[in-house]
Amino acid sequence: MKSDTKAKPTKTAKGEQTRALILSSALDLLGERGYEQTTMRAIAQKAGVSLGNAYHYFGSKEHMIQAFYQRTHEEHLAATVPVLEKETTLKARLLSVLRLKISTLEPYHEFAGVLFKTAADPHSPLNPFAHESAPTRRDSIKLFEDLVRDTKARIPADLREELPYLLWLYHMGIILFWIHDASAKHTRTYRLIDHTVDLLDKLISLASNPLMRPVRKRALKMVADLREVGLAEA
Amino acid sequence: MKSDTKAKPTKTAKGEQTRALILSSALDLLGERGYEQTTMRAIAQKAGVSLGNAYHYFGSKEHMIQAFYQRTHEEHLAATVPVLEKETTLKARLLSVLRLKISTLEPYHEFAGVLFKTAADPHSPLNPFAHESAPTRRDSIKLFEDLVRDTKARIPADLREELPYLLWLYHMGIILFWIHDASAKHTRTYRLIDHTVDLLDKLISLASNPLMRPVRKRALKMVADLREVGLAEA
DNA sequence: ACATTTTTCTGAACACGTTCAAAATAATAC
DNA sequence: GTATTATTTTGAACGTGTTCAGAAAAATGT
Repeated sequence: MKSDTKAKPTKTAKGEQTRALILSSALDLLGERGYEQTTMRAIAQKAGVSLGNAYHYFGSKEHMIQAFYQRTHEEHLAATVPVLEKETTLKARLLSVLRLKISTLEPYHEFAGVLFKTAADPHSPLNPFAHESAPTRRDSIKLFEDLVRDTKARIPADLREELPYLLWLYHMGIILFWIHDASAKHTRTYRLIDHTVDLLDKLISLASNPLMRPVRKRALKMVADLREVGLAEA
Repeated sequence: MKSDTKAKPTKTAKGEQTRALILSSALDLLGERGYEQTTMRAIAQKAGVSLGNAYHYFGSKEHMIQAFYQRTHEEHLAATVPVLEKETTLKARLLSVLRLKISTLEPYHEFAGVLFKTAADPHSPLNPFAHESAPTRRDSIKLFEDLVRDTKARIPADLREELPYLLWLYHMGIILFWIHDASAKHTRTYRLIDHTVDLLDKLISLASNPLMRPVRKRALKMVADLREVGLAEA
């Protein structure tokens, strides 16, 4: 609920150690029991510290989730490296990267909803649309920059520039779908990925057509203009 | 947190009255103080009933928000009627309807985030993607059915069929943007509407081109297939 | 009119996230 | 080595959403 919990720097070796202890306890419990069932008291107890101490290092329960999300992101990133080396077409890369994302997230489907739920709240520190500074978000977009950078497809420079962000946005949509996907083994989500990647590939070709230049320019200008949703300036 | 709060039918005239009393108190307080600042105890007190009694009629705090959302939806619907009578083109209608939606929601921007936050949670009873039965959602889509129905544009039948749902989805996206929009008077959101409506209009024309038939068919098939995200069957 | 069942309502209790003053400990200055 | 300051840690407290056993009141049956 509180938004601006001031920085909680670890000043000392002892502190670093305690922090790590609490975090690992939290990660364990969250993975085992999910979000609601994991209480701050349980985390503190498992870590062998007092409740108040847990709050000294992590401003809120939501902050623990952030760490969790960071972990899955790193996993996904690692799994992604060989793909970008092997595949060269945008379509193939996109397909693999997205499928990998979902399978990486798979173990946490049940409480991923909570993650997204808090992330969708503008007041939440986890909100991915807030502050450019949010390192998780930049990291996440960077993946799509790598994905686009040295692909062979003929894509006009203006589109190429905005494409990573647009793909990131698209990938957020996929995740949102997956969270709500109640089908067995999430086959629906994988089907959605297959179809939309195909469609997207066609759309990009289409948008790259010189005839589309004016429309494309306008659309991209809008995207650039509206990228920083959370910023106050008009 | 709890998902399936069983039906809370009002069995008696007295009950109906109490329920209305509680609801109006809740609506007042929510409007005045926002979500977090409005406690269930305050609602009960303002209504002159016990805390437990409030829970007898409304399964949770979230359920109160649902009522709130319902109210704004009805407001929007009413404001929409003259527009559909005056305007005949899809583009003009869409533009007005969306702008009206935002201005109707305007007074509640601050706690609309909370609404969306809980709505994004698959476990929440407010989740708009759950159960076909959800009447609010059907109502909401119906507006776009009316919007599309007797418009003059040449739109192929297959697209015309799915268009209401697609527009509803699009409108949800606009709202999500608006929630995160920190610009003064939400000028950014209005700009987004202007631009995307324009773009959408072009896209629909494009998709209506006979040459596009195969792609369109495939895309629409996918949409139809994946519409019921929340359903369990694959 | 009375008995029974159903509905409405109460107040206390629980568990949780979060806060805070202050104690314990470590780091630093002299 | 002692005093001072900074950091870490504690435990109790607060306010919250929610639950529940059962009391009060209303509806229903006979």
